[in-house]
Amino acid sequence: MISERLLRIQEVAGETGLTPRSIRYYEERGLLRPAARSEGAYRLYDASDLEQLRFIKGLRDDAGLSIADIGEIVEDEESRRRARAALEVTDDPAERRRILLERLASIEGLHERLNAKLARLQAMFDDVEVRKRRLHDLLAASDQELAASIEPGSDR
Amino acid sequence: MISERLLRIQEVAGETGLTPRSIRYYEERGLLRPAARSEGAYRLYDASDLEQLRFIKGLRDDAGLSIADIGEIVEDEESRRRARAALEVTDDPAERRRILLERLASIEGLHERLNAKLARLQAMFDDVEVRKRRLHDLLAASDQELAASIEPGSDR
DNA sequence: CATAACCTTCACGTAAACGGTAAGGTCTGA
DNA sequence: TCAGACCTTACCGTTTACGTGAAGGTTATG
Repeated sequence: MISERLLRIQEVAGETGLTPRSIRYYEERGLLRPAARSEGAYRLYDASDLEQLRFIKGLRDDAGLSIADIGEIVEDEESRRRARAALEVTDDPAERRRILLERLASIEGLHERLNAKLARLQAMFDDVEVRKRRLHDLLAASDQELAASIEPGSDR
Repeated sequence: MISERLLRIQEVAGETGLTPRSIRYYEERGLLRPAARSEGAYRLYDASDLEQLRFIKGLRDDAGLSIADIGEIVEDEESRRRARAALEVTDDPAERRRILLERLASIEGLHERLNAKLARLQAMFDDVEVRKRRLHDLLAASDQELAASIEPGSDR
């Protein structure tokens, strides 16, 4: 398996829909580090970096979180990754259980956070949907009325 | 029916969880106008203003929209309100239908917009949920292992 | 009617999240 | 080997969404 091709920042920008400037900014804020640097210090990104950047973009655009908030989430992700690595090297069932519990608590935090946002957005959405349905009904009634006015006496 | 009590800006802030500054800022950006002004030019808000501000806050915090975007949505809301008033005064079925279709198209725009956001957020949420479930399963397996190590020979 | 607790309109300040540009180094294909 | 496209750091600029006074007017209460 030949090592995968690493991308330069502009290619990554194209792939993710971010700008090079944003990507550098996220690095500056500790949200990710490029997988490598070239001889001449060019940033080089691998597939997991792309995934990470898409995750960041999702939290930014879809969940509407601040870069600082995303930073915390990313830190949690990293600590879970470390915990996962720690799992690999221990056979002590009690220790494994402790690590798993910690990872679970951490991911449940993220889960609840997104859930709260989702619930509120869903409530707004439902609200709009109700109004949309009401309009639909009004329109249907209006159409009946219109039909009656065109074909008078044919109602029933 | 005695006219309802109007609130001053600080009371409104308390009710909505916004700051007076934000409320004035939203007014400056055309997102709402207070129902009235007192003799001495104090801003006075009624119940529908409160509702409006809560709607704005929802779009800001839950949907994560910019004030400019919210401004557009609010304009649409207002044009729908005008359309609704126009409905009241016409009996021409064709005209009623035209107005209703316009309102429907407008609200469908908002509906789809929120729907897109909701879908993407939902996708992120589902992703996290899957990871959470996997951890749960791992934990359950770990617990079995732990039980087996404490009570050896009692497995089955 | 005084006074504390509001409010008003400027107007300047600020944090976040980048945009843009300068000065210079790096890569790659002909 | 060299031109053009790309990259680096550094730094200043900008927009958004307010925060924070200042200077002065308004309202409710004793």
